[in-house]
Amino acid sequence: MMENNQGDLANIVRATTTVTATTDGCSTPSQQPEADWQYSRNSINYPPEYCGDPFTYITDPLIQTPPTSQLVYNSNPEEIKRPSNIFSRMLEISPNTKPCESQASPPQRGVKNPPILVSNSGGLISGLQISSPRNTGIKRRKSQAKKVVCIPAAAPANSRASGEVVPSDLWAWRKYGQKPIKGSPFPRGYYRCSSSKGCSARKQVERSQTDPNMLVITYTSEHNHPWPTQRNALAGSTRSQPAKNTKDSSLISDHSEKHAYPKNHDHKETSSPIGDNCGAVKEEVDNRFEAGFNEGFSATYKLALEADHDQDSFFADLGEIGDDPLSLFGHGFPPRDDDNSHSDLDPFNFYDWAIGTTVEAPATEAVEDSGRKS
DNA sequence: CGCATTTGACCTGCGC
DNA sequence: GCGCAGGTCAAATGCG
Repeated sequence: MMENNQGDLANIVRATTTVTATTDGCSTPSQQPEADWQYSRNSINYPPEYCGDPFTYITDPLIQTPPTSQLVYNSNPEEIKRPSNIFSRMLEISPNTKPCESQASPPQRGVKNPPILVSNSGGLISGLQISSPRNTGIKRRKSQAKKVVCIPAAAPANSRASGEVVPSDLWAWRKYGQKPIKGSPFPRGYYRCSSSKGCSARKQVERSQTDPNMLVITYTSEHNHPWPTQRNALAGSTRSQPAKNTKDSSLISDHSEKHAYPKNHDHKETSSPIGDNCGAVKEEVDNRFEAGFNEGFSATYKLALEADHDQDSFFADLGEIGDDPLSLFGHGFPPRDDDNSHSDLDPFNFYDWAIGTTVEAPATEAVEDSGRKS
């Protein structure tokens, strides 16, 4: 559904554009002038094949200078240029700081801060482990690499009918469980990547205990597949949250991260402390893990940027977005004049999903997760 | 009909 | 070793 598509991305954008503005981190998101989130036209060079956490390489126009010379993975002329990362505003929780997550869930027994697997320099350390037969892809708890992100959850436009906020990244996620967390009034939702059957990427979504307006999203494991070549490479992911949303649905849930455009890889964890207070993030993320995010967004940005002739309308739309800058993904990228250009520039049909259209799931490689059950 | 979500049960990690 | 709590499974259910 359109609302979902827009809503999902919108949440992310909003989160990234508003959170850092606050000094108290996880506090309620503040409204930022549109100018704040506007990305510069400086682009980041991305490896075309890169996939993983899309947020990784996006630079924050407000806190970073144009990354013209950084994050260059290769000199390939075909590499995708990406605009500054507005998503960087997502707060990363640093082990050394008071992460939103900790706020959401007080230190619990048996649950320690995950090991920092990577350094800011981008060193990669695999945090994945295989444990029980039941959980073949990931070792539970501790040793598992994670990336925690705090984002504002309040986003009526992006909320489900039930009021549930559904932030999304560019991957398709399927909810497979929800559990009440001790010490937290809000349950935690468990999602796994649905873009590929064999993908072990997972994420947990919960509201911050201290600030219900904030969502704490913990990414674990990594995607082992490329971004879907078609918007809906995620079979079934097209369905948005059921209207019913039982019980706690009003709490977290961001399932629906449909429309993800990963690219591939094997991410590992990296860390890059950013935010100061609450906003902090935990780092344990793998650069590549994050790259996936960037990949998807970058494509979108690129499209928007390239459509110079649409720039006016593009920003005009932003005006409409108002307090919901995230919605730019849905409105901000007007389709180009020639449809063909879409396929060239938007292999993932960003335009399509951006406007809420549904795409048929492509024949995905059936990589069955042998690890999991029969 | 196919797929996503819900939800209770089960499994496993971790602290004591 | 025990118990608690987190994490995952899988049947049931609902929606498109």
